[in-house]
Amino acid sequence: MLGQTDACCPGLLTAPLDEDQATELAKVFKALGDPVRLRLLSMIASRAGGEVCVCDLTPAFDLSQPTISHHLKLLKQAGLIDSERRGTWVYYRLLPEMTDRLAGILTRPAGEPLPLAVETPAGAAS
Amino acid sequence: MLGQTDACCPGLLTAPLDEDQATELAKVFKALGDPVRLRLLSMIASRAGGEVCVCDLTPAFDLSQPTISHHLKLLKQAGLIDSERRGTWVYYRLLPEMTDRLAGILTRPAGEPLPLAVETPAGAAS
DNA sequence: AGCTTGCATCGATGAACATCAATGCAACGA
DNA sequence: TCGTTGCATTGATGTTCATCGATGCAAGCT
Repeated sequence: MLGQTDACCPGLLTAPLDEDQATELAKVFKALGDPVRLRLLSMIASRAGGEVCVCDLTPAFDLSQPTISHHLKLLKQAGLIDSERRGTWVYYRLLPEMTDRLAGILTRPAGEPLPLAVETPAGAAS
Repeated sequence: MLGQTDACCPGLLTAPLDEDQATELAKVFKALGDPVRLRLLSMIASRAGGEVCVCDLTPAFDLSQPTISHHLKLLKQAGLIDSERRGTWVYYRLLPEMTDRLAGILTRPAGEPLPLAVETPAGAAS
């Protein structure tokens, strides 16, 4: 999902995003747009060893287990995490490629030259 | 909004986010979780001069002018952009502090040491 | 086999969101 | 003063989302 679009990296702040790129990116940001999912992601990402059992995540919230499972599914669909079953437990881990990519997209390319503004908005060229 | 929380910068991937931080951050990511708003933001950010008139943004979408105005309002409330009225027109510009902060939050602190995983999930210590 | 535990999926419900048409309002020109 | 243009706000409507209880299912234990 959202796998390496060829024009993925110049990033958001330098060139106007086309519709397809915006749609794909929005899915990922939407997945991050919930406090429960952000906390889940940070708990997974900051875990020593890189993996967390769901049984360690659930008790940190005042939410039912199906709800946590639902949020984890959305994070997984966004390409932010992956899961693996080992015996009785399911372990989640961060997919750092996606966070790296987002960070790159939100990073400004050093110092903007800030060229002079053109004071001629649409339709003002009377 | 969301102004410099003292513990803002260690960022998401190193330590578990507390509830308040997650709630504040989620508002910003939620604002980015829509393709129209992402395109609006990139059009504003990539503009030479750093400012765009609304009259230049609206025709790029198949949406009514009030809808564009609504999305711009959400981006502004998230602290991502700011606006200024000059004469007849309203100009929007990027607030790079917020995107910088998001980029920092999503950036991993160099190379994770990846310490050995502890194979003992909750309740498994029989 | 039968029971228990850990987790995912399904179906329903209430809240939040995106969108539009109508309206309001400021700034400029005739 | 009146009409026009550029943009924001309001109210209404259809859609999406978060959450839960119930259920399903795999793995391990007795």
